[in-house]
Amino acid sequence: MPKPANPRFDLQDFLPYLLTQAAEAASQGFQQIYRDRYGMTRTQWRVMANLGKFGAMTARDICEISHIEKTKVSRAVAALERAAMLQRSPSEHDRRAEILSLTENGLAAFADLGERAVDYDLALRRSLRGKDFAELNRVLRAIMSQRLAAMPPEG
Amino acid sequence: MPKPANPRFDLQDFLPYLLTQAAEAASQGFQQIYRDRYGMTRTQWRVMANLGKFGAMTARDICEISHIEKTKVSRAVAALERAAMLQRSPSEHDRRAEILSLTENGLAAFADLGERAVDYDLALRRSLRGKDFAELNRVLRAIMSQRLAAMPPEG
DNA sequence: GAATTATAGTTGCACTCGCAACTAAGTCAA
DNA sequence: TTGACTTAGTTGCGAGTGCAACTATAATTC
Repeated sequence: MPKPANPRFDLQDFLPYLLTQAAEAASQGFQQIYRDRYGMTRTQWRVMANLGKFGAMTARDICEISHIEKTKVSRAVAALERAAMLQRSPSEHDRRAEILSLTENGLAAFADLGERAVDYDLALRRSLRGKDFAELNRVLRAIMSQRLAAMPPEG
Repeated sequence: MPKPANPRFDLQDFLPYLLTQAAEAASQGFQQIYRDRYGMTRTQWRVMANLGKFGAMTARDICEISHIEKTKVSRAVAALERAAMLQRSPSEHDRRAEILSLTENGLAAFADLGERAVDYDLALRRSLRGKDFAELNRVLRAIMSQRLAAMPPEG
């Protein structure tokens, strides 16, 4: 069988691949926590985290802050509501919109998961002792902020 | 509505979140390329990349190298075969296994996408000029190599 | 060498996702 | 104040995924 087809390309150095793998590895352990303890998906966790951190707001606000698709937010909100962790109240200014907020249940879950997230993040970073995290964070943020719409070779 | 629930936790500094967002942003543009040009999914692209880079091997080998679930590999292989980009031949030593390899079609697609991947990666890194990529790669690889099975707070 | 156990790979099912289409409500302009 | 357009949020549908169960072959053990 033919061996090397494209000597220039190496998946192991391909930044999207590296990032995706690193993200999966880093997320896996925490995912187990919110899944096992509360039966939540990642989207639900992220919606909860935003509501917990920033307080009540509309689904649209969550979309803007978190860059999650509105359909994902819609379903996550419905699921959190079914689980009695989130409540809706009508907006006074716009009858299309609903103000979302965490219930006591939801706040308790967020307090719990927030603590665990802090611990988890600390353990993760500690396990990578000696790395330059300030630089890492800067680079990751720079990458996140890109909207790489089929970026041309010339960047 | 209540505002701050957990002052210690900030999603914006949570490493799994940063990595996931960065990975999505970095992958999006290239995903469009293999999707629009060949109708491929990410898993199919990754299977192809491994076969293209390392030559013929079994599905099991691909699983080990790439850490993709065997069912994902199985379906990606089936899809690539349907698209005439991959062929199977029986293993001589083990009648359960099949040796997978790219067809001429598949090799051509890999050559094309490999070139584009190199360009894309270059453009992506160039757009982040001034960052320490050696350090970034080291950190990402360190994170990837972790198997963080619900890691305890003490790391 | 028959029974057990492990392995390569596939399939069924339930679930999440992305996209397009939809409903309902708000906005704007003549 | 009617009509065109925009926006908040939901739903249907096709597709990818994870997990468990399955088939077929290999390896092991008594």
